[in-house]
Amino acid sequence: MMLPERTVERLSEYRRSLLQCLEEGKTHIYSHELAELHHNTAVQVRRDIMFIGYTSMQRKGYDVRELISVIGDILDSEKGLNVAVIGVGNLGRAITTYFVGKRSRLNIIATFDVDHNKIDRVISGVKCYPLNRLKEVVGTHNISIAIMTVPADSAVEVSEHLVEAGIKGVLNFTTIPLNVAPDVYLDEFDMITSLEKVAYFVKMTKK
Amino acid sequence: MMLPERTVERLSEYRRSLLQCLEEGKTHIYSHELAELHHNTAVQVRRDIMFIGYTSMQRKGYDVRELISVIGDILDSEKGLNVAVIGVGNLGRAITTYFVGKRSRLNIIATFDVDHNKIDRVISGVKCYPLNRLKEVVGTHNISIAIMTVPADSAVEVSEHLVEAGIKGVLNFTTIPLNVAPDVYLDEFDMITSLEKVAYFVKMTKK
DNA sequence: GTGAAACTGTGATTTAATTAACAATATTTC
DNA sequence: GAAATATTGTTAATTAAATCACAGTTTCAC
Repeated sequence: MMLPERTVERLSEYRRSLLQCLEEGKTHIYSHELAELHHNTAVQVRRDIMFIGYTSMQRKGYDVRELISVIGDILDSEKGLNVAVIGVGNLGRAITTYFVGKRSRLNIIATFDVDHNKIDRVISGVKCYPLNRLKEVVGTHNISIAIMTVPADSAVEVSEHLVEAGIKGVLNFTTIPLNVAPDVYLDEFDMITSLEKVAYFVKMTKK
Repeated sequence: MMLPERTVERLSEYRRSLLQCLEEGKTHIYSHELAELHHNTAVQVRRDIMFIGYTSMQRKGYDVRELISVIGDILDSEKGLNVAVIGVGNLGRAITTYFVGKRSRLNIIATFDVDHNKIDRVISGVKCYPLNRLKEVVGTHNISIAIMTVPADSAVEVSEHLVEAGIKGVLNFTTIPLNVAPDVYLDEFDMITSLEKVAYFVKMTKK
């Protein structure tokens, strides 16, 4: 059974708050507390947790450690998944340095670029390969997810190589909407759109 | 009347495709063509366009130039809005260099940081100010939108300063969910969550 | 140990977003 | 110029997501 997208997002967010709680020595947490940390309601939290089949000790709130583990069982792949960043510009570097070491089951293990000055350089312990070795490296390192941060004008071409190389999930940060094979999961994030959306709602609430 | 969030997002995306069309000399476009460029359906496109009250010459598709202008009337503020980037790390730099010059009605006109090595430096024509001058600079330059790319541990504090300084829209790239005053529009984007979501759906479709 | 209070879990309802269905209209074909 | 075709605009139906309402527990106060 596949969870709703929004629920998956929220679970990921809950988990991070929960890890934080653990560090602070908090062993139990109420639905309304978790809700407060994430701009949403206690009912929503309970519903999300219900989806993953976890039940608390009533009246004591959820056991933080247990809940983290249950969310892990849902979200994480048993053996972890390997990730590559395609395009080592400012954004690619930001993402790479940002991620490394943050999630044990989701490792960035390669970056790719066409620029000879970048190839073979190491950023936060991750080596940069030439883009034309994509298929080979994806194969040998068993990479299944790609984060695309290439310039707009090469986005389409690169995405085709990714699919061909056997990538199963793409997180697209370019402003070009991509088309991938139907068995490849695609999530797109467009900064211009996000900013224009904020601008629209700012404009509208001013009135 | 306020448009649905998703519609606003799609309109922003359509506009960019339309601008592209214009460059290529295409004067009219059918709903199904626009749909194809954005992983969605012709009906969805027509509904979105219906929302903004534009009607085409039937059977010829939408007039590209006119549609761009109508979308502009909806999304843009007449005088434009000024934007600041808070936190000049890798991500802040990426966003700044990326945006400058891209949208005429939405200008990044300042960045802020606490690091003395960054203060007074100019990136893509945008000057970096010390964070303690936030309120002053926001006032004098009439900045209404902030893009937050500061480290997680200072996120909450900085967001409070933003609200106090009179910011009306926040685009939060930190992994800390923020609480802002109810009249401030907040959009959050969390890379870890995005990546974990991709990983979840990759894992699930493998099975 | 009884009643009040504090939470959770979930069926029922509501709201938001998408999709289906099709009438209306313009264009082309013959 | 009538019939066939392609496309839009919109009402209605469907689906997905969020919220309400409340019964069921456990705990606490006395």
